[in-house]
Amino acid sequence: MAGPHTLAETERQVADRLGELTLDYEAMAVCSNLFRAANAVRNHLERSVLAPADLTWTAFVVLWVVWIWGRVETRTIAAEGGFSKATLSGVLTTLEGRGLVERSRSETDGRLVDVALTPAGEKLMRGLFPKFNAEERSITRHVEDLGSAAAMLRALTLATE
Amino acid sequence: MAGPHTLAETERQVADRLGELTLDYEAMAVCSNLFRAANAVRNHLERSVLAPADLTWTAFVVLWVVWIWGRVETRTIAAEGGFSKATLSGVLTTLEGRGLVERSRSETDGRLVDVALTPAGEKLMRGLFPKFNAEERSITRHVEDLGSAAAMLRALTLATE
DNA sequence: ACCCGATCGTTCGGGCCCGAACTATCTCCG
DNA sequence: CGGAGATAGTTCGGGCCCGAACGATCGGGT
Repeated sequence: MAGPHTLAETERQVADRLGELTLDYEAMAVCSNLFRAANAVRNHLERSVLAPADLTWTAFVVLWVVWIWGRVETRTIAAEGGFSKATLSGVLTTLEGRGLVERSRSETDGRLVDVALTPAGEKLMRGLFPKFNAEERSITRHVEDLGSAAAMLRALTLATE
Repeated sequence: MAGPHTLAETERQVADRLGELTLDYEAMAVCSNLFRAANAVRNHLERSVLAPADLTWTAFVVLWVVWIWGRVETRTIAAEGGFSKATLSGVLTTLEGRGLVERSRSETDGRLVDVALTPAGEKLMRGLFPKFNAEERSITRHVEDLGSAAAMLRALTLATE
């Protein structure tokens, strides 16, 4: 997934192109590697764990949120998963069609829709998540300080708000 | 973009659901925050810098790679950008239709296609990238050690190969 | 000279993704 | 009680995204 060029080569090229402008190469390197890493890890997990279960990445995230938090409102899933409610609506329709989740209108607020896992959805997640976590463990095995790594990533997320 | 629940709350919920299984919560936290951060940063950059220029994220990445490396082969762009050649083919068609890039068949190898920026594409990137980098700088302003952050992300990328 | 396997880019089908527009519902306030 | 504004989820259109299948091209071996 990493390109054939090293970071140093890339920076040299950028300096050639924008030598007359002041750039923050360290910030560029962090952002560039952030997307490279997220993309690589996502693709890896999709191919190794999700594809055999016929699940897309977003579908898995939705199932995960609903699984962990039980009956949840649609808006919570979207916020927790980091995608728009328009996207979620389509994914929920797909998952509902496969019998993995159930939609139900809230009894206290007619605008809200609650989502819950079906027994089939629960069974799927119970079998799938240990495999997923095992891959996560493998992927992060060379990271020295997992705690500070997570903190750094949280700082990036906060900085966008 | 960060969900309404804290990481500690999430871990407690997961422990309730999978208490009988051994999980690596630190690895889970790193992966979870990786996608949260990448998603948040990407959405932020799309809205603040790319949308005004009517560019999608992937289109910008393609333009960036071609801009930095000059005339490049299609396969290089896909590898460098981290997406499939099928995706690239469609994005290149879009960019070519807008007059920002040009495709040309390689003279030495009939299978390869070279891509280069048009003058309009070059002008666009020259004006856009400083704004993009300024946002990158702002986003990473609270990260203490940018060098080790980039190294950590590279380690994640390498671990997927 | 010719085949065989590898490689490249494109196309196709299905699914995700977002902003904008829309409908339904709730809440607040007079 | 009733309207105004806010909020929730869906729909729509356009674009990205991937794996698989495909035709074209190259290179090595005979």
